[in-house]
Amino acid sequence: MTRAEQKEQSRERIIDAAVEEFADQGFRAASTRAIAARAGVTQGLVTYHFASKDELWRAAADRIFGRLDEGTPPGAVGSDEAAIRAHVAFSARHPEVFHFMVDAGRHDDDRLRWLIDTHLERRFRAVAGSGGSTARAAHLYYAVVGAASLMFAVAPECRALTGRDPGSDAAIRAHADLLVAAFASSS
Amino acid sequence: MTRAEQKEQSRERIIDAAVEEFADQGFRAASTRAIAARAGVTQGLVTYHFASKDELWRAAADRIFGRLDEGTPPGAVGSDEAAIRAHVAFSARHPEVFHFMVDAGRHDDDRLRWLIDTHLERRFRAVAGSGGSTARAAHLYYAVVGAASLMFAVAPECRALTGRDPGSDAAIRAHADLLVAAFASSS
DNA sequence: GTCTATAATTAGATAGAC
DNA sequence: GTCTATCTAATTATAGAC
Repeated sequence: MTRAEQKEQSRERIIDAAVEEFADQGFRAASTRAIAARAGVTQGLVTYHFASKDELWRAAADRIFGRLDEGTPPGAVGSDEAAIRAHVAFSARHPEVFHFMVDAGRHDDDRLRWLIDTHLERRFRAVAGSGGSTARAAHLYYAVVGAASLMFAVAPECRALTGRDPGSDAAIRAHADLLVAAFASSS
Repeated sequence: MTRAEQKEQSRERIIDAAVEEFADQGFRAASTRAIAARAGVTQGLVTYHFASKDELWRAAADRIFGRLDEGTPPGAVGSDEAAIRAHVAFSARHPEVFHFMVDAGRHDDDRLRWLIDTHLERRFRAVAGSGGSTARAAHLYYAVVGAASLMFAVAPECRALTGRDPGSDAAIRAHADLLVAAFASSS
């Protein structure tokens, strides 16, 4: 492997580790040392590749939205059955997306503004633009995303509290069935 | 005011400040100094009233569940219309509950176990015991809570992204209407 | 490019003045 | 009861060896 390839691989591993750590701990509680440990490098190398914790967070956000766009194309969050099933399946496999978004969305700061300008507005426009009022689209968007994601986002709690494993195929299917019955337009 | 009353008032103010700080920042990122500042006391007084950050967190959890039991009686999360409306209204006024629970529910640690044993199991049994399978109750519980809470939990994002203020009476009513149409049993 | 060492800040917890 | 001062540990960011 060439030196350039090694560098790129280190950078990639750091970003993947950052996604996990930011989602697990939230921005403030996440530490660059823990990210470095997850990636199998030293903390010095993290600050070599990313000048600041904020810059690393933005790289992690880009990676997260790459996964999101791949799993649930923009505009796919709505009352369409296939879209709902896709979103439930994605939420179950990628609970880190929900954690990352809730962590960013609760404080009106520079990170939220950057996230909206860079990723969120583009996705929301695709949902809101498909007919109906913006207000109704907003309510439907947060209701479907919240209903689809919470059980998987607090999977440890769900397991210990209800005895049901949200990661199982049966649970994912049952959750999708429930949401389709609740939100799918019966056209 | 007597000395004992002063002590009690300080203690109460610290707990209220802790609820806000833990909900805003999550357990790890929350600092006892920030909690002291919110309460208008010094950090030394916080550690006088509560021997550790963990003990303060449990006092904050007790306060949060007091509010929750008051606003949405155990067993009220289900497919009953009045219960759904009550839960939406409560989530809008108390987004700190959702943040506190998501923060605690994602890691299987001592805090989560304490929360389940002390508060969550009691509430979940009231939901699951009202007929139907435990599995179905679990799916419905997380779907309704997630759908009811997310918009208010990320209110800053919702405002900046959609232009809609989730705190307004109109938004709360519209959100409740959507959830009733989605989840209320049409018996 | 990657590491080690360290500076400056902040954390939770403790000790002691009043 | 409440505050100030301080200890130890952990944080981000920087500097420099190799």
